[in-house]
Amino acid sequence: MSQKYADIIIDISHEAVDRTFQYIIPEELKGVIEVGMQVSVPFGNGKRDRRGYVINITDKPSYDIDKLKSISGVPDKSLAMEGKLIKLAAWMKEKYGSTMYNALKTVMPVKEKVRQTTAKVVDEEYVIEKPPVTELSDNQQTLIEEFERDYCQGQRLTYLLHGVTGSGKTEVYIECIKKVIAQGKQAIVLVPEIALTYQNVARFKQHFGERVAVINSKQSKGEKYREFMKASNLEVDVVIGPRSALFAPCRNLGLIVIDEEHDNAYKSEQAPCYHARETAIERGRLEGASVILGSATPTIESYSFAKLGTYKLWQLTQRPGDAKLSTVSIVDMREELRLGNRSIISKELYDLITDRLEKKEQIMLFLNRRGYNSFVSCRECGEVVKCPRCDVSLSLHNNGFMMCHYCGYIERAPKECPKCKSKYIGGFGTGTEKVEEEINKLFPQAKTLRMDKDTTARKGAYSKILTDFLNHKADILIGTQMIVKGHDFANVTLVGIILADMSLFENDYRSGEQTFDLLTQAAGRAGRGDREGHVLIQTYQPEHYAIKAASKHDYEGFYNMEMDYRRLLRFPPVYNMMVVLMESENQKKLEASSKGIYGELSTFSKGMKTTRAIGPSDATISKINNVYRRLIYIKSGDEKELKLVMDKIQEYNIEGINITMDVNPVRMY
DNA sequence: AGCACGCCGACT
DNA sequence: GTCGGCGTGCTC
Repeated sequence: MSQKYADIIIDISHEAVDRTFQYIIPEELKGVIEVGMQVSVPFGNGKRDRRGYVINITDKPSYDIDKLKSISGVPDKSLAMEGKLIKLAAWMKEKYGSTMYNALKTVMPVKEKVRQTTAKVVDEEYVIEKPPVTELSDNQQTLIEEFERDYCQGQRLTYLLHGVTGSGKTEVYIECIKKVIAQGKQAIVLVPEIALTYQNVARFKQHFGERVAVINSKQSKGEKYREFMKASNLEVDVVIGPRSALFAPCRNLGLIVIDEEHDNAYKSEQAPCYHARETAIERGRLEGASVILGSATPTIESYSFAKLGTYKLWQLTQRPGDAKLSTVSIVDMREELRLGNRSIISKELYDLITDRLEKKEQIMLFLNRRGYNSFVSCRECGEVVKCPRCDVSLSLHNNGFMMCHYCGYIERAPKECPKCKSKYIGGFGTGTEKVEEEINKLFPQAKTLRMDKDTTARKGAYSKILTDFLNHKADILIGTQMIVKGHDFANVTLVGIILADMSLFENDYRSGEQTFDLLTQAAGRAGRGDREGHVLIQTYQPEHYAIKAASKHDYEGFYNMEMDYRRLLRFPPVYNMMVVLMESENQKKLEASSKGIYGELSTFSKGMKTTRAIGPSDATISKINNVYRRLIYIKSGDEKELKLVMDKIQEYNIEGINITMDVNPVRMY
């Protein structure tokens, strides 16, 4: 056997060393080293060995052979990775502007010892009565047959399944997966973490038995590894899990399903800030797999691709059986105020709650803000009490403490204004705690449950609250976002949205889309049983197109309005928008550097046709945990131009300043 | 990222 | 004379 050489990426996340280095594979490691393995190697003058990934093995050295060092060993955590996943990592590096090492790290399974643990994969106490097995509708049947036809003809496509809540998207996924398994292939199903409940997993196990691997974030690395290995060893046909399950090392991948494709959790928050949808499509392309995206409220981006014909558009318009879409009414809270009602509960909502309580039906009240009051301010001088570490106001909770929802800082609410010593200082705005208090006051006979980050912090609390509500131990469930995501309660016939205003999502260009999604999802919670549901939306902007369209269940109308707006202002998906986040503890230095960087990027992009730098400006939250944050936006109509700017940004290496990039972000910075 | 090499100020 | 500052540049 001739001498072999390995191209290796070193574990240093820095532009200057983010390339391969070649090493000799020593005699004793021949036959052990494989592409994709983690190895340890001597590097530079460092005393300790460094980790690296083998990304290629060759017979001929491509560097001065006398300067080559040898691989020193293989740590026991090492594991061979599919060559295809390396290609996927390379694509992620290019697309999202990270280092190759970080891209490899997100894609690579890490071998860990499997600890014996009593932790359940899902909270099994969250038991629900079985969804009766229903026949597939003609509509569902048509889609499944179309998929089978395409698949058997060797067509690997991306499908966008647009189906209203309760229209039976999951049945379509399951039947399509069966078709793929019949061809000897495997499937990956991505679901938002919050939907990874016992009932949903049970539904898959009902069809695929033990040949399902389940990934979730509560698992130890060892458990996750064990599940991943089942995919690699072909012990399972289906892998189900959140975002990271996309990298399950399936050897025979045939289909990737992304349920609730609009969910923001599909975007990674750390570099590479990849989007699981885009990355799934790329993995599908590399490995010859089809992709099914499903949502009741597809992202503007996916829907526009479907309209262009890039994705196949599938519509499921009917709820099976007699289930009807709920009635939606809008209450103008300005009018309510004019009529002298200063409560957070409108007259109409009050009447509807009274009616449902009499009928022994259940109610969900949704508000996008936890806490009691949103901020504490002085009526004399206008002072707002802020977190000393973050640039946000503190939220007042009814235990008399103020809390920072960004860093967890807690402080006792002041009796007098810290600035002007006035006694007229108090809480403004509304949070879930205050809604609960108000409801208890107005309906003392009703039992309430509250579900938000504060009440679900304890392990198991989340499923306990849901189970209690399901078993009708409470009449009214009050909560934040988390109550609207995919839980079915047959006895809920009223959903009240306490405040549906755009401002809840701040000034993000996606605020209209976020609001529409949330209202539609919330509306889908009402009337899942045989009784018709009612959704009541309270708002100060009843004329806003997102609210109007949601109330009419009019996705298409919303899409057209929203797309016009995105076109006009050149927001995604029309243009790419990248955030360059610059962070530092040194405010002065950050200010100067961000100006400098902006100047350079501005000059750099001057010759480009469609690319512009905007900024620099303070981030919306200009300080978190004493780290200052500034932003530059890059808008570009051309991926190649954007790539050039990204490469330029990667070259920056300013001491004390951390720079991160996020292409088409889904969150506020 | 580390670590070494390199070329100018205040120390035994 | 030489110890040591951290600017610049390389790492298979």
